[in-house]
Amino acid sequence: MSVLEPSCFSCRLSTYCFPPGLDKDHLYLLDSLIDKQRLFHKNEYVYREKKDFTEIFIIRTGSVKTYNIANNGQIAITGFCYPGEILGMNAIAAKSYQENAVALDTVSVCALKYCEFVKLSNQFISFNQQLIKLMSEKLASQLITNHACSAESKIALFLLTISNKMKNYGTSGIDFSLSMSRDDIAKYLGLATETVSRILSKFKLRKILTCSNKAVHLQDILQLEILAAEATL
Amino acid sequence: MSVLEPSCFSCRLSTYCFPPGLDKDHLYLLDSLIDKQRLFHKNEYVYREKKDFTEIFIIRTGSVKTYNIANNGQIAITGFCYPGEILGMNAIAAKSYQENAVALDTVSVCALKYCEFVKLSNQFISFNQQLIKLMSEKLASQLITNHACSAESKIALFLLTISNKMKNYGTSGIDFSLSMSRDDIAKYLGLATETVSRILSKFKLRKILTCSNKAVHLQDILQLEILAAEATL
DNA sequence: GTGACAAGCTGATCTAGATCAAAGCGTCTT
DNA sequence: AAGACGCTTTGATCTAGATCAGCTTGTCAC
Repeated sequence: MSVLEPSCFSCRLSTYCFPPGLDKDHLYLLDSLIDKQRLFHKNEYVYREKKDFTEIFIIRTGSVKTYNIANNGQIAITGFCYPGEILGMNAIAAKSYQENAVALDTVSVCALKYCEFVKLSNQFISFNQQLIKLMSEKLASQLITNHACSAESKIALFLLTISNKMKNYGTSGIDFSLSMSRDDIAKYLGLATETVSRILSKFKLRKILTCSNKAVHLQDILQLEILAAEATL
Repeated sequence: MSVLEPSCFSCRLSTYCFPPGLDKDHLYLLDSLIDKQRLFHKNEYVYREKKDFTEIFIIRTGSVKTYNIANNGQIAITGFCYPGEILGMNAIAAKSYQENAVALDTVSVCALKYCEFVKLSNQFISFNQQLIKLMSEKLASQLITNHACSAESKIALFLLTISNKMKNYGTSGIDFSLSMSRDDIAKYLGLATETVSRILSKFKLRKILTCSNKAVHLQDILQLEILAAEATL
């Protein structure tokens, strides 16, 4: 088994994803079903809105942004996904993907054919139970609202969220790369690109972080948390 | 069987909820499990944040608001739920409720003990399949982001969304009652209470709607849709 | 390495919507 | 029926962040 084809058993993401809900035998069945060879380069689409839903994707490395295009052509970024996160669960009911998912850097994913998954889950209850758990987690994580708070708080919370996502899969969460553009961040938080840039500069001045374009280093996480508290949820 | 204890078979909400995914025998099992007698008066809590998750609730009549309280005491309203909508699915993974749910008027709900539901779903695959479908729908409906758009667009979209929810269970969607306060709307949309009030007044002037406090009558839905398009998603 | 285009930064100005303030209504209590 | 409290509305003012504009830096193709 090559480096590019690890098993679910040795996967460093096995505390997220499906393994926690499955015993060894069942995990073996799932493992044999998953295509772990799928690679996307920057700007390639993992899937597109309205296309037939066929697969659920679990991000292994890299990051993905999801977005929708409004009638008037405006782009609304709906999320950024990191290793361990699952894409496509909101497509099950409609049987079509509900958003566009684009690689922000080199991304490797596990692809799980949903119809095959259903076949397995017809035999073994634990597959559906684990999917339900994962969907519930996702629902809980999306409680964030159009909460009124300052742009500073939004960006502080955004940075902490990314930091935590990085921590989840082994890095320190102090140094990381912002794989999305300032414009993406703006379109995600409902701000102007200039505001994002300005506030990052302000944070640099205040010694809250250092950043040179993509590379970020958090210096004063406590201060970020204080700022983010205003935005809480 | 009394008016207060209708069966899932005769329920006017049976096109949402669980019935669409279940055949007659299974629906009969589910029906026997559901407590349809649960009534809440205005300002009573259906459940509270962090309390043990025991039941999923399906709203039969009335409306419910869900909210969280931030560390700094600020209230963030996360949603308004109407008949046919399901509350508590985001609590399954954490085994505790993730938000506060309060009745906005007189509310009757169906209560489904989740541990009983799990027992049934251990025997019959279709229960979990339908739950997965319902959760997927919920995930898809929550794609809304912190999209930057005018307060007018936000409120136009909000009114249309409420209107559609009313339509779903049989009314015209033209005349309805805004059961939540202006302040609730503001805290949901991330606006000031005064702004909500002002924009509703503006809509009155422009003959888009009439409203006397709670009672709303939509006059020019097309215009609302044009305004809402800017907010799309 | 060089040119060109995209992304990012910073300054100046403008405005939508927040905030502050006060008056009008509705509804509940006694 | 009267008082009171909370919700809503409207007006005046202020400000955070959008918009506009110009410049700098980074990245990619050749």
